[in-house]
Amino acid sequence: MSHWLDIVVATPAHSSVAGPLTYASESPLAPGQLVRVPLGRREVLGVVWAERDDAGHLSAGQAKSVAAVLDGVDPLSSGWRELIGFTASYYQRSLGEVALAALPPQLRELGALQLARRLKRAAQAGQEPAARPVLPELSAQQQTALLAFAEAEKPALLFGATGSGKTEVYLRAAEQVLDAEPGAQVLVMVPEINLTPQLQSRLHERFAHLGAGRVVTLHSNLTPAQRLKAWLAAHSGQAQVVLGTRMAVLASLPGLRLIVVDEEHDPSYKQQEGARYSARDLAIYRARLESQRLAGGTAQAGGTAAPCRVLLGSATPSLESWQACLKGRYLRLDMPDRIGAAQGGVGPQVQLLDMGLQARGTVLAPALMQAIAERVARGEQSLIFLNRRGYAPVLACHDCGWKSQCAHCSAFRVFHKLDRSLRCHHCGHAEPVPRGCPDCGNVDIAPVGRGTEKLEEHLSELLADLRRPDGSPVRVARIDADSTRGKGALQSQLTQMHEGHTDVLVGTQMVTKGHDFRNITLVAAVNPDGSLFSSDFRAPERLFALLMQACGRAGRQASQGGRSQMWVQTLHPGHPLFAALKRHDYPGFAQDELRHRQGAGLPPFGHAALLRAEARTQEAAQAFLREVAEAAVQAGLPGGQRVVLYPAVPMSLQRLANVERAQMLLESASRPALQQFLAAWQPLLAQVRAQAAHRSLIRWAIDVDPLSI
DNA sequence: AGCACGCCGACT
DNA sequence: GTCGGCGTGCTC
Repeated sequence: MSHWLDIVVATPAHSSVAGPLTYASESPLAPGQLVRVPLGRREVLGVVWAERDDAGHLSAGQAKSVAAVLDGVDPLSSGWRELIGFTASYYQRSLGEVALAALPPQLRELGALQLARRLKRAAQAGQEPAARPVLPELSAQQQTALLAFAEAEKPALLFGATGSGKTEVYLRAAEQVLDAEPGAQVLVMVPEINLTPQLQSRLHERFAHLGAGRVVTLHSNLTPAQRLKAWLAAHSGQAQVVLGTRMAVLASLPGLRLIVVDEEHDPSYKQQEGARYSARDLAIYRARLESQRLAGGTAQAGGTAAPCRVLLGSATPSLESWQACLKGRYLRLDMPDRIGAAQGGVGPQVQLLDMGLQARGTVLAPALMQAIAERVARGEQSLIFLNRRGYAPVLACHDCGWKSQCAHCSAFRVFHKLDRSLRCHHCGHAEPVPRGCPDCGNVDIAPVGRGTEKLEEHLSELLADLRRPDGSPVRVARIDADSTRGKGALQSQLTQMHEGHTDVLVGTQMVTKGHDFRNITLVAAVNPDGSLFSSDFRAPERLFALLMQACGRAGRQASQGGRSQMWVQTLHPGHPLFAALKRHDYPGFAQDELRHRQGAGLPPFGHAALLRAEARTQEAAQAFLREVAEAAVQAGLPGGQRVVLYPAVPMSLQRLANVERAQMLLESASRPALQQFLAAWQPLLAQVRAQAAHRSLIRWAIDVDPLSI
């Protein structure tokens, strides 16, 4: 007798096969079971989603049979399937796309037999018991935070200054959860794995006593085999501590009891392609889901399992989290003091430099140069931050006005002096610098503006005559995506810095993240003004976080706290953002910003989605957007009265790699209304797409809760 | 998304 | 005479 099954396979959101497909099987299969099924001419990985009574709309012959069952892997839990279902529907993607993207890619390639072999090998890993490590003593504020966290039930936001010891709080919270229940699992999320080798080793040390293989990392830089291994360890429950990037929030974790989201404000938690989910938001949702399921399950069993908790951490929380704390939906845990600092010890002193008062064309104000020189003479280090790599952002001809426009993008190609190339940072297109102006032949083409390469060169020249305390010459170094291309290059440059070989470090925002430099007493932001009046409503929030983070790099060693300085060069010294920075006052900044957001109906007070379209011409992209907006009005979609559709406009980077991009903003005060509208809109979008008039459209996509609009 | 089929230019 | 460009269409 045949059984009918709904099976989810990797089909894209808008194809005609977006939902689960119906297959036949000789034996009954549990929902969540991994299978291999025929699809077209190939055989693909699928997940059994549900059993069904009949073949539905298919005639008996149309349904194919399941080809193989991967029975070495336990079925994925209903909780995991529910999480995937929510993610797919909330972010307007197909179930298959989300489900299969959440599984390790190698699972898709491996047959049942190969997998069985792999599993056998993994099971042989031994368990070496280790002694529990000696724990560091907790500060008073760490103890208070931990107690409050243990007693609460809602999500918690650990609002802790740089150096206040947030990591130790994460570790203790994890430990409590793991001690309370044998099979418990903890997920620790970080924005980027390559920036956190310290956290990785701390987790391994701290939880070595659990036995080998209990701590795993899960991120997209792993080799396929490593990723499969880590995923299986998490899925089987063997791994009890999973450290991962945003993708880890969708991993199968049957014993999940705690999710830590470190640097929860970081924009890299939002996936920027495919299913554009926010791992931070999903962490909140997942914990609630797991808690509900646990509560339901124990009601029958009569036990008292702890629910699944979330601990967000940041020195500059997202405004969403801050607002949730103000409203009492999250619990705020404050840790204002740096470890070892005097009570109420403040961060570095912030110096604002009014660039309007400097000579025209000044790169670094004399007062700042003076301060850097003093640091060098004392043997202390400085960190100079400029968010623009390359030598100069544009190359221009002063005779005819030619500029180094990229041939494929609406952007300028950046001049890189080291290899004398013009490179587009968007499409990657690179060419050697022309000998003369391509338009008029003038050989006098010159760089305009400055990037990290030029800043490094400039600083080396200005400081050339200076000597360090030991009489040796000054060393200026640079860290950005270009200088750290090779494997291990970043690590070796950081080591140079740590060991004191570098006096002045120039870098992009890469250098502001996570690295624990001990001897830096000066941090300077050379030109952060770009974000002040940006059309992107989140730009000030990002700038504030960046500058606070940069601040955190200065004077981490308590003895130097007193003379650490953060310099900011700006044309707008009176801007409230800088006033708040000067006071190290995130709450004040958040209050201003939230008031502004509320007035404008922006998140977290309103909800937004973007419909993006790509075509060979801007007109074709916009025409599609206009047509689907019109179709929505005509159809009177549910939720439509509460959703505002804005006119189609070119995206801020209008042309990328010869593709024209346009977008349409949707706003609503009601999240459910927006959701309802988007779900009903999807079929119309596919319909319009299929019309002959819109053949030239390359693709469209919906971005729910976009980072910038 | 894959992976087919299908109809037009530069190579052995 | 073939190899191969990517347009359009289907996958239970």
